[in-house]
Amino acid sequence: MSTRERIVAAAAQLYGRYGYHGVGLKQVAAESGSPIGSLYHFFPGGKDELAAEALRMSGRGYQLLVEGVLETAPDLESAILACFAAAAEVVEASDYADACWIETVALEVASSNEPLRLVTAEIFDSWIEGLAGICADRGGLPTGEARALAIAIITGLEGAFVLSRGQRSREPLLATGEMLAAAARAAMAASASPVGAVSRRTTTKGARR
Amino acid sequence: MSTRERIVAAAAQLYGRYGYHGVGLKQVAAESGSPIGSLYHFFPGGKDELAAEALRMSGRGYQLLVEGVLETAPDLESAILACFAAAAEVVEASDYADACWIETVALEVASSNEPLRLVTAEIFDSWIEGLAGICADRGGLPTGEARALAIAIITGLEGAFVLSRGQRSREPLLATGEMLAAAARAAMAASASPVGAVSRRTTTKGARR
DNA sequence: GTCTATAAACCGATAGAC
DNA sequence: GTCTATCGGTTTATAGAC
Repeated sequence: MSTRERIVAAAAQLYGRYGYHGVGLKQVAAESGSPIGSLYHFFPGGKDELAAEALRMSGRGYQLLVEGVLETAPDLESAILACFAAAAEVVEASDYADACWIETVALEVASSNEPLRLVTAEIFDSWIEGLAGICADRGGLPTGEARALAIAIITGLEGAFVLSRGQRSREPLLATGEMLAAAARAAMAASASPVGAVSRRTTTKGARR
Repeated sequence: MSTRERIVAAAAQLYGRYGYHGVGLKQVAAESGSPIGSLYHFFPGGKDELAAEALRMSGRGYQLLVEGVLETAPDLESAILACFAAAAEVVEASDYADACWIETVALEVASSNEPLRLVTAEIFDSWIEGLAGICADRGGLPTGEARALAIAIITGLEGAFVLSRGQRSREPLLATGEMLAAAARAAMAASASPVGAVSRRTTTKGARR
């Protein structure tokens, strides 16, 4: 692994555990085994440029991870359950230190660092589009419903990571996965019987932006 | 409002917008209109003690707010929709600056500040117990299902706040609310017809801790 | 209780030798 | 590309006058 790659990897791990403002560049340099001068050699823009690169790298990684699990399971409902169960195992295995750190930095920069906020917004957009496609394909859902389910899966994962790390428990991830699997089942049932049915169908049509 | 109360209120607002490590005590003192000496007079434990008090105060406030909305609506399903819709309005009204800041600090301290992590864990516990009671009462759900739904509502709100602030959009909150309302409807239907029914019932029994 | 001054450590960033 | 030394600013926290 090159020096540059080691710096980005160290930044991703440290920002994930302690937050963007909780980690200094000297700490990133030390953890990556390189002097502070090398850090500024590869990232002349300093802390912001390094964080932007680390965010984009990790954002792609998380997306591939989740999409891989969702596409492996036999059906959409069990895919959602598998996704949250797998996340619970990974988080517990790190002793509740490593979950998805994009959200930590996203919250820290949302109101104070517009360039980095835009980076997180693009990552979320990419996640939503990717998952919506999978939900539409595998669940046979119309575009609007597929997008809403994709968003709910992402927000459910992110929110469950918060409670899971705070409480040092897998329960938030398992309970959220269970409820979202039920929501997916209901959406698929409603989509399969488009006419009568008991359940009314609501969409977020026009709510975007 | 007393000096002490002004300090706690200023800390809550600033930590919420910029994070725990993103705000200095001098900034809190300045925002509250009091000198740094008064801050240490009321909070000899320094930054941690101030944050613990602000967290507990805001934690109670958010709980009362959500429970109030959930208990006002005519039924559990529309209560969930109303809750997420109201949250979307509030967040948008603050120009996506103020949502629920407990999660921001919870993520920052989860792996670095055990006393504060415990404070956030207790807040989450209190939220879960409060909402689970409401879900059980208003939805007629068995204990395990009510608890899982309560957790999913909380994780859904928290996760949607992340995407909403990052993307500066109400959509994540509205889409998540729509899916959780569907999940609640499905859980209530399954609970009403306890014998046959199409849907299998899964619980997180034994998964706690 | 209120307020100022300051200590000691750390921050992001830069300069410049090698 | 690598590495050290350092600048100016900010951090948490304390001391002490009023």
